[in-house]
Amino acid sequence: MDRTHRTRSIEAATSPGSAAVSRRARLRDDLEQVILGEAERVFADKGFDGATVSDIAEAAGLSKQNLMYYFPSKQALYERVLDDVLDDWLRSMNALAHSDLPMPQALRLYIQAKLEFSRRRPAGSRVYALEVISGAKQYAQQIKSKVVPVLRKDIATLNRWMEPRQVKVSAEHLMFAIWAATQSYADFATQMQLVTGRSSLSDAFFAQAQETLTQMVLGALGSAEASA
Amino acid sequence: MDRTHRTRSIEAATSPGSAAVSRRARLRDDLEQVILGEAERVFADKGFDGATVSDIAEAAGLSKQNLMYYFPSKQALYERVLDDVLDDWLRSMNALAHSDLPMPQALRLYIQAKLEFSRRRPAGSRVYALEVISGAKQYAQQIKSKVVPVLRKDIATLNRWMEPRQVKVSAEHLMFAIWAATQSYADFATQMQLVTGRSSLSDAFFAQAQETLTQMVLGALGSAEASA
DNA sequence: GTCTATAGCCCGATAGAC
DNA sequence: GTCTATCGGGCTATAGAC
Repeated sequence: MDRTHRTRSIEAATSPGSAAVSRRARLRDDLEQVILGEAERVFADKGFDGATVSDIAEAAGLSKQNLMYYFPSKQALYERVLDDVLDDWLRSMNALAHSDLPMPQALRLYIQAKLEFSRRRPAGSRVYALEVISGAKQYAQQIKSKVVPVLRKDIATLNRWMEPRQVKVSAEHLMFAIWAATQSYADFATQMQLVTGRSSLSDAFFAQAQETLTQMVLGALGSAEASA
Repeated sequence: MDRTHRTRSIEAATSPGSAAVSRRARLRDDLEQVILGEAERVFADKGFDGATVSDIAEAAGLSKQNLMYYFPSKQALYERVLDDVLDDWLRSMNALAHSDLPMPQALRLYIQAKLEFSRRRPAGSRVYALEVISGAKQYAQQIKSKVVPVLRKDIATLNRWMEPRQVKVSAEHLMFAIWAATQSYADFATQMQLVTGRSSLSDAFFAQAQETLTQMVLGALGSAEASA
């Protein structure tokens, strides 16, 4: 994903050609990453409107005025967070459409990748979920151009596998269920912790999640027995 | 659910015993319902912090000062919305634990009820989801006391059915998947509409959702063949 | 690049006339 | 119960000294 939202003008302003440039650029990049990381957490916790620039700045260890030297506006910072999360997600997912494995195995890995993303980047997942649930008013265009085509292709691929086998469940809804279930291990972690009584979610917990969800998907395809 | 958050003091102030009382009380109740309905929509669209009292008042057709005559604070209004949604949800769900049907049939009805709730009250579902995803900072206590016990019981019931049959998937994660998938038809409706290209979700769409999800659950239990 | 100061705005909530 | 008026506060964003 491109970095359109970055403050290019300021980068261009750092005197080019001097020996100090790369070092300064490095520091700037590091600081940007710190800010983006904290922004992701704060936006996930409080939503776009609930989060304040001060909150994020304090978490990143600088003043809000200083933060706004690196990012031109709260809105731009928010979009960068969403861009980075979406970018990471698209890179992490091995699309069903581009896999040359047999379908049950491809689905198994698909579920694993999505589940691992929820675990590795829960705050990012939650920021994305908050945006979509609230109607994606700020981000609908990006979703339409970057997410929807990938998902449509995956559904079509799954459908092409299912049809000759006369599987009668819907490929579309099967994919919806996979997204929803895997996503929920980031989004609803709070509620899961309350139900299980655990304060954090362990390796074993996620392994069970993966196993159960895989059995559900393969079970619906009528090949549960082939997956033990 | 009780109505602790209602402005009892004002109700008590309406001169009791007169013929006009019931009519006035009726109007008040109606107006309260209008406000609550609009509040649910606005909170779902913008979150607690993004929503303003003015937004809700305008949607309900009164001034914000007038709205705050009926609800003492934005916070109280928000909690009433969540209370009402949770109340409705608990009444709508025929808990697995209290069903005397055979398990596959009980699960089928459970999925149907949850799916119907997502369809009937999408805004309420989304307000609840936004609250949980953001860490349920305002509502954790209510979830702990009213939601978690029900879900724990359902998981235990399902587990008691699974164990003698040596089903090796996890009852806990099976239930998590059911909640997540059914909930997503309210929460991620926007994204689903973008993927399917439809502007609204039809009867047939929900029927397919129900069928597919049921097959997934029963398939994981190894009784897919018993469900046609 | 990092400060202080502040503009400009909108918010939730209250007071009080009618 | 419904108005007008307003207070006090927090917010994003900008200006300008250093």
